Amino acid sequence: MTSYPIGAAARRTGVKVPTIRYYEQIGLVPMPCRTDGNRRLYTERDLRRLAFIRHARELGFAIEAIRALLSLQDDPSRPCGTADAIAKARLAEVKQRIRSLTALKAELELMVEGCRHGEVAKCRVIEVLADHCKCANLRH
Amino acid sequence: MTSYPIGAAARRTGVKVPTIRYYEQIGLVPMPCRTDGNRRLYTERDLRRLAFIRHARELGFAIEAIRALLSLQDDPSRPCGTADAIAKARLAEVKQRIRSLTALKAELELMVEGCRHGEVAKCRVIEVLADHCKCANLRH
DNA sequence: CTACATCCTCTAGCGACTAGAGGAGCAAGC
DNA sequence: GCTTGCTCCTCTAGTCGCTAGAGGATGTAG
Repeated sequence: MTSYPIGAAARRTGVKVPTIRYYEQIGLVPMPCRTDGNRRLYTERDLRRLAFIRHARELGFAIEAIRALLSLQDDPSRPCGTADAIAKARLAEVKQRIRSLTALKAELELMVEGCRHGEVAKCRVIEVLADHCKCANLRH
Repeated sequence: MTSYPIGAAARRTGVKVPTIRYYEQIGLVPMPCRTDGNRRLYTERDLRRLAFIRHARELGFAIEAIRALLSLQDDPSRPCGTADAIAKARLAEVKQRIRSLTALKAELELMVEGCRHGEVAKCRVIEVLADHCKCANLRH
């Protein structure tokens, strides 16, 4: 069976070497077997697990959520309601984040557009920061 | 001149007490004068500075960016190009973040919609996480 | 004079890595 | 066999922006 040292595993999964070691340390990936010279050797299965983690991290799932998703994956006969709930929770977070960033974007655009590139004393950017009431959107 | 102990300053600016002390520690706000009993006393000017910081943090500016903005504010005769550049950089970050979160949202929606609420073995959520190629958007 | 709130300093923790020190293992060329 | 240079090992400490808690001092109201 083919096996990979940590550098090759990193290249193949896109997870950096120190990050793989970190995941092992926190128990997110199992401790792989080692060579006589004490080097880690990863199997294809290990690589799939790392790729799964990487993909989930890219989608912004927290490590603890990923831990739950991985334990579900390890037991495929269980109902997938939990996985669904985790994904839905993440989706709700993302939607909320987009909303607040969009409001923020509007505020920043007003600041930047209002700037007449003169002195700081008349700078709209500084002015708005100093006085919340000058915000278009007073909710924050 | 009116002055405020740290709790009152916190209530008036919306910056929490430990956060104010933290800002002092990192030199973002000056060390205020103290009472005989060694308690901090903030002036109106201090409160304005704290409110400025709070507002900037709400808009997502990094502490170092705020440090730069504050030093500009302290010297109002300087040209405001730097302030403008900082705000523009932040705006670009926010726009980029919105773009990537929007792509992410689409991906999550596909995952969640595709889930038929059966077993984990057939769960679209787990499946997509395990296999990047099943993503609609392959850029990430 | 006693509660109780507020304040003080100091240290440690969060999440998810990242950087760097100091050393060992390993493969290829000479 | 020997050197070069890459990869790997462990360990500690740092990143950002706070937040929590210990353990004690001060201030105020009844």
